[in-house]
Amino acid sequence: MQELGAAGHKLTGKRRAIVEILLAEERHWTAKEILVKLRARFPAVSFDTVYRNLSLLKQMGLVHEMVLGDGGSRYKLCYSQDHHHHLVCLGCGQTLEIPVCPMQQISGMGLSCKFKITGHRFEVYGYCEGCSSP
Amino acid sequence: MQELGAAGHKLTGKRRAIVEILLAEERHWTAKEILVKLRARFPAVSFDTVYRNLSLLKQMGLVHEMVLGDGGSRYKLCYSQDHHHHLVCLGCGQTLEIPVCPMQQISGMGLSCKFKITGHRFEVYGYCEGCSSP
DNA sequence: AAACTAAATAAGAATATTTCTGATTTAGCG
DNA sequence: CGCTAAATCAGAAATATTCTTATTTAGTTT
Repeated sequence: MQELGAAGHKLTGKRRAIVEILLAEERHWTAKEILVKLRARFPAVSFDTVYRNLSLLKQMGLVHEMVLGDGGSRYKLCYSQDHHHHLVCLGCGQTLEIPVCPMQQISGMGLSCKFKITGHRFEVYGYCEGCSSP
Repeated sequence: MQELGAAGHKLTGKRRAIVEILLAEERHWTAKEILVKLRARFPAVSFDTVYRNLSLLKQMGLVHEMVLGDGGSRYKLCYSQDHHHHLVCLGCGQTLEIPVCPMQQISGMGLSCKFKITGHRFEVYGYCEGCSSP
């Protein structure tokens, strides 16, 4: 929470509430889920506020965004700064961290002669014990 | 092309043209790029037709869809049926196939006790020699 | 404590991508 | 040639996200 003030950002009630929501459940949230939860405390809060804050937190490296195949994204607080990937439950958003990164395997393949590699994505999808497959 | 007829699908001029466009350049296309190219031959063709045909081809396993982080997708004809991943140029859509799948590394980790794994995605992004980084 | 300023928010419009609806056309077949 | 299911069109609709302008607010200064 103090990271925000340090970087010259204001700690508004809504911003604090969004961080608290993310802190309370360590899973990947959709923007809509966050909005619904946030409206319990601030009934008139806008979607824009959710996205603006998620964007700020993402930019600061405090939030991880996972882009799903259906056009939506999920967001999760991410204090462990070391690089990792996720296994995500498509039902509830619960995640497991995967300590392996496939780029280690890739780096020896000489792909970088032909391409300037700027990023990668590795995500595993499934359903946790509580959420049965649809 | 004959796969379509065999499965009881009609080979319309527009469908044929879409496949020909994909055949002509072996890269990942955006839906809009395909539409523009298609309109050179059929000026009044609709977006719907592009998406409908891509969806059909994807469902038949003839086309690979790559969902990008910016909310859009790219599509590529995909005759090599063996499982692989891609390195994609974010400028022009040119791709390199990556024969490695990180799931091989993952399968020994015992994640499947906790999750029923239904899918995964591994994509590497970059810029090819022709497209310099923005 | 009042004033100030840059940051944050509200409200709703705008954008982009993709899907749907209902009417019309067409490919392939008998 | 005529039939029928599949494909297409035109435009509306759904979805997710971003932008615009005016207003409010947190943190600082006086």
